[in-house]
Amino acid sequence: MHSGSRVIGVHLKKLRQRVDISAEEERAIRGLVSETREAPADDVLVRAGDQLNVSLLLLEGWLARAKDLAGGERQMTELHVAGDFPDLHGFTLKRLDHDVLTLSPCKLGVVPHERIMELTNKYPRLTRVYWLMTNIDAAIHREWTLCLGQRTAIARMAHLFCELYLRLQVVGLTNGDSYDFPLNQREVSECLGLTVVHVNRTIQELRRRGIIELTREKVTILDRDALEGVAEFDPSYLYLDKRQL
Amino acid sequence: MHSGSRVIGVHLKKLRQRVDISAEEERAIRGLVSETREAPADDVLVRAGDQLNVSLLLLEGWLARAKDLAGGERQMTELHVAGDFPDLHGFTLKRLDHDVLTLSPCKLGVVPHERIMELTNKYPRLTRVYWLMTNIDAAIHREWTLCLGQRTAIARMAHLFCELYLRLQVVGLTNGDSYDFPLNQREVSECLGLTVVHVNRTIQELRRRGIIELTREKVTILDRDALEGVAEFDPSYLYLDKRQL
DNA sequence: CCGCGATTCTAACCCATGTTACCGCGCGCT
DNA sequence: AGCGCGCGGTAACATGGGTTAGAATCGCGG
Repeated sequence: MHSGSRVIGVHLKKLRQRVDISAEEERAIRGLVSETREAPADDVLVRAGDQLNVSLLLLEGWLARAKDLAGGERQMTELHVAGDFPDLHGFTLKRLDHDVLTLSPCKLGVVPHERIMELTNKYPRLTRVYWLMTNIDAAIHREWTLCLGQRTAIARMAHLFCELYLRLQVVGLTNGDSYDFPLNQREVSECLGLTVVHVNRTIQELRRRGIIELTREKVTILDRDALEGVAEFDPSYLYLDKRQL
Repeated sequence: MHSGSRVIGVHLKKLRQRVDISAEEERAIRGLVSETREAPADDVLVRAGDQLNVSLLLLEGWLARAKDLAGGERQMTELHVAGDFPDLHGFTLKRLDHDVLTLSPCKLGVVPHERIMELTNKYPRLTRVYWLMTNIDAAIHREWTLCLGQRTAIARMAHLFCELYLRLQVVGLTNGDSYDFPLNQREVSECLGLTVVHVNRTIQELRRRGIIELTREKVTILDRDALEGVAEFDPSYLYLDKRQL
């Protein structure tokens, strides 16, 4: 058995939410991971500009993609949870325009680009599946662009909690209306394009309205309708329905 | 000769900026377009949620991808110029999470999804090439996210003019330091996440500093160093270099 | 169980950008 | 020619979120 194949199930679960995967295709996917590795929290896994010849499959933990300005301002462009392939796009791009950072201790599957190359030569349908997955990441980018350009602070924050709830639910990482949430307020501010001070004010407001509970490391949604209402949340950009490829 | 093959050259030019395309591959690409059509300015070509079975190749003119909130606020998530494939991602997604709008009169190549399907079955390398192109669009989304989250109004605007200059240059649509620019100030405001009033103030400021000239329908960059400096512009996210696929 | 850095939380003040309201020009329509 | 209106441009005022500074609390290493 390939190393990491016990935990790769979460990745298959994510794929199977959107498309059917046959037994043969599953075998090909399990064969992608050459080894697994662990990384501590606050580690830079990939730096913008590095030449890449592997991509990383996130098996456990949380990652972020981040872009920095010269003055030190940082913007997260996407968060990643177990099952995600956070730098699959590096296979075609050959280098990234952003860093990939751990937000918690992580377990990772290492996928050499030669193996993705073989897969794209042998399995046109799986190539379309992985193309789809990067296109869904792009859809998430667009929704974040909409958040940053047009939503208020409280709507952006509510939207983030809605998005993460659904993405975690797909891979079985929600617990009723709660999920583990390892970001501190500074990291949240870097997702939402706000200052830490204002993130704190905004959390207080969501608490005051009885919409969420946020303890260290865990979010609980107390009033989902209110949360989705504040966010103007429409999950269709996550493409959680099945399709033919 | 397939209809539209005279003007499809601009698309090949864009691809060949990033990868080599053989004569056989060029033939396959030219065979994608089943017909060409024209559209007037301010037309909705694709509406979010529509089931899609064709994608559109932009041969002439300008398009935008736009997402709206219930209150009518609109955010553009990307601009498209000749040579772009603005809804290629619809091939795997089957519907879009955003509208596609014309910003000027346009000429379009219609590409049935069956033809892309055949292409992905026959030409694994071309599949990787088109996968690359959608990944570059995602990189542009990330840069816009950074703009909206962390850059000031003047930096966002300067950044937009820098990005468009390079993208137009690739397809031969710049003229010295100028290029045609059909957006009005409201449309610019929808790209930058600002109000029209503030877009106007910001244009005045770029003019006052002698950085750009903006007449109806045309931008001229008067001081490129200053423009790129204000924007903190780094073109690497456009992946304009050649790579092996 | 003490000390100390990291993090959360708060308060006071500030400013970049939003809001509202209006003018004037150019262009297409009749 | 005259009318209407989309668009660029401005001014006066409002505000959401930024800035600065610090107190309170957490959690971990010794």
